[in-house]
Amino acid sequence: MGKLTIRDVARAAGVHPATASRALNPRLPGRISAETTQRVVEAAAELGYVVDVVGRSLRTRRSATIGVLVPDLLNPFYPPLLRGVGRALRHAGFEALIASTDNELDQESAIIAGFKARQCDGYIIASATLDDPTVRSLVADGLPVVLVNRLSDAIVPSVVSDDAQGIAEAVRHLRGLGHRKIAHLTGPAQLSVTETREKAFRAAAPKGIVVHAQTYTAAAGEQACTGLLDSSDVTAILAGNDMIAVGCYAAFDSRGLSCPADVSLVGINNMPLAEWLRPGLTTVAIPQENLGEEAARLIVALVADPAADLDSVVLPTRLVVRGSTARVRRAKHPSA
Amino acid sequence: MGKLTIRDVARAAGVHPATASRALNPRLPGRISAETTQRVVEAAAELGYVVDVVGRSLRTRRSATIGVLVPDLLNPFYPPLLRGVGRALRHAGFEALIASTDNELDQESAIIAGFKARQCDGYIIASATLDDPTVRSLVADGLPVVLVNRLSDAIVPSVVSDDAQGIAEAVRHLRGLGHRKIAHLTGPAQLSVTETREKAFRAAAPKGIVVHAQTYTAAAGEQACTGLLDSSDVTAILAGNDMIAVGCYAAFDSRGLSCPADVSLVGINNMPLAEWLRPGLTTVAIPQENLGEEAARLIVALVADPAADLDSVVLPTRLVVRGSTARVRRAKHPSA
DNA sequence: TTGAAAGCGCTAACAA
DNA sequence: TTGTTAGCGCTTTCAA
Repeated sequence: MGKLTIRDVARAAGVHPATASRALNPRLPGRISAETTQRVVEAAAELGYVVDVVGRSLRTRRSATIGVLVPDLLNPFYPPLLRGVGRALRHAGFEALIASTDNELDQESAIIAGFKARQCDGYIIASATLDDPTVRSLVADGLPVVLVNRLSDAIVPSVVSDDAQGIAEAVRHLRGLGHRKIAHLTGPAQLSVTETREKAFRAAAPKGIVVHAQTYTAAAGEQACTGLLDSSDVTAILAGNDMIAVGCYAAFDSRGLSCPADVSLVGINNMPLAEWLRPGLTTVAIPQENLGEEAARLIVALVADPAADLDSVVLPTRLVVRGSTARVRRAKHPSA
Repeated sequence: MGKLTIRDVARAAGVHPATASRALNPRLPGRISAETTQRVVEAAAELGYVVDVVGRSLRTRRSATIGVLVPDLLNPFYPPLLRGVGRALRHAGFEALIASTDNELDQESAIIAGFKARQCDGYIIASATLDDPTVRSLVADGLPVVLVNRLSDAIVPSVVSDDAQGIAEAVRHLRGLGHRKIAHLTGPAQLSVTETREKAFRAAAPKGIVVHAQTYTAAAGEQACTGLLDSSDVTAILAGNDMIAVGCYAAFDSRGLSCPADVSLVGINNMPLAEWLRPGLTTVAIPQENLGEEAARLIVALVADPAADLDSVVLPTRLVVRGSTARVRRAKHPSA
């Protein structure tokens, strides 16, 4: 069973291949009569013809494929985002090439090279650093790019969450519980989310401590939290994201501290399962799937019209209060 | 800045495009002299040439792209598997088109149509049902397919975990804690994993109850668990996977039951964060990332030689004991 | 070892 | 409205 081509369809419908192509693709130039169109469509359906995107792609320089890059597939924040991206893209006739840098910055350019070789029509990048040469080079090449969650210095349409608002709410929540010694245990400095969150935290808690973990992972969070507990006597921690918060739980455990009795903890993301952590994590919720959907919407619009002047999107956040935050404990009896 | 083609490289190196192509692609027929090769390679590097996979693909009928289909991106079991797949594929020069059916069976054929149009060289399917027309049609078309985690009636190379062994261990563990009334709260019947796990459970606990949830999700697990608690007095539950176990936690909560004091719970998967659930989940660990790596290895081998007779892979499991299992509680005082 | 020519499947531009 | 022609970028014959 040789592969079906447009020629087979054309022959079956008794028309020229170009006519068949136009009939199957109403947006192409050249109106085709209703009867011819119907004959072609029926022949295609009967034969089970599926267009060869490779052939089309070579001709049109369009692949109906979007390259999607996330920094860490193991961070539960990203799967819902990818779900939103995938659904919205497929709805618009696109498929997604998906890859993760696994938090290794130097992976980015290699992955993007693989994407470029496959003629992606556009790129959704969730792994951007503030100073990101790969993003810059995509933009310099005139390729459609949308950033999501993490911004870069390149000026492209983007979709982010209004972290400042949620963080202000989180700090108010902690202060309302009597906490005065609050730390922000956030991620690496070269990311826009880190900057935004740190700035929002400093505005809300001018006297707060800020500590940076190496990456937005539980392991790095645990390490940084252990250091923080060694060097200060905070009663509450705002983690840079929920995975860092998980690392804080681990650090509390090995220190013999109880959350929330000894330390209150707030995360950011409201990732899946945050509700089922031990204890349930109070966290600034970000609409992960919506971020992905909006990013897909923007890249589709940008691919359709690369010159379009698209507004970036900022989605709202909200504080979700669970068991990891509680009223501050009274001053301890001096232990020495 | 027009796109760089093999012609540009050839011109820069002073050779014919075909020669340049051969020089850059040592596996093509026709040896090229070392000096010519070097000249071409240098010219390509200097210009920053990246092969156009679309053009190549049209000629060779190879896209260096693998279609990967999972049933539920929101199940934390799959991201590590995808990570294994993505890494191993990229290592072999392939990229992955990734999509999720979101547990909607009828999505499968539509997604695969999108993959086929893009001329995937092969398919890794993690969403197969026992009787899966989409998988059958891929196989009938002679396309390379590897199944992972879930098997189908189609006979193709596959990668699965040795669930029977882990489940036997889990049931031994529960019996060792004094549990005699044990239920298996598993997923939908049309999946091979459900069948395998149920069979293993029945072998290990002939008197056990078996209940099916509609899907392998927390919501379905909660619903089924509530029904189970209504109709029986089990002291321990082996959940069909960790997400169903999460649903059990929720059902326990709304019943006012405490885990493990009132009911012990064992999951299957050891998904990320299982350790941090409330309480930490005792579970049959499956090497998720290895599953993905092996699947990638098989599909690459199969693409290279579609006639290859590859052995399927079975990876070992092991029980990880955490806080969700405990010695069975003594008989209660009769409450009425 | 290298060059010349042809064609993968499709659709844009032009012609009828 | 439909047909004709050409060519996207690459690699594979075949010929030198």
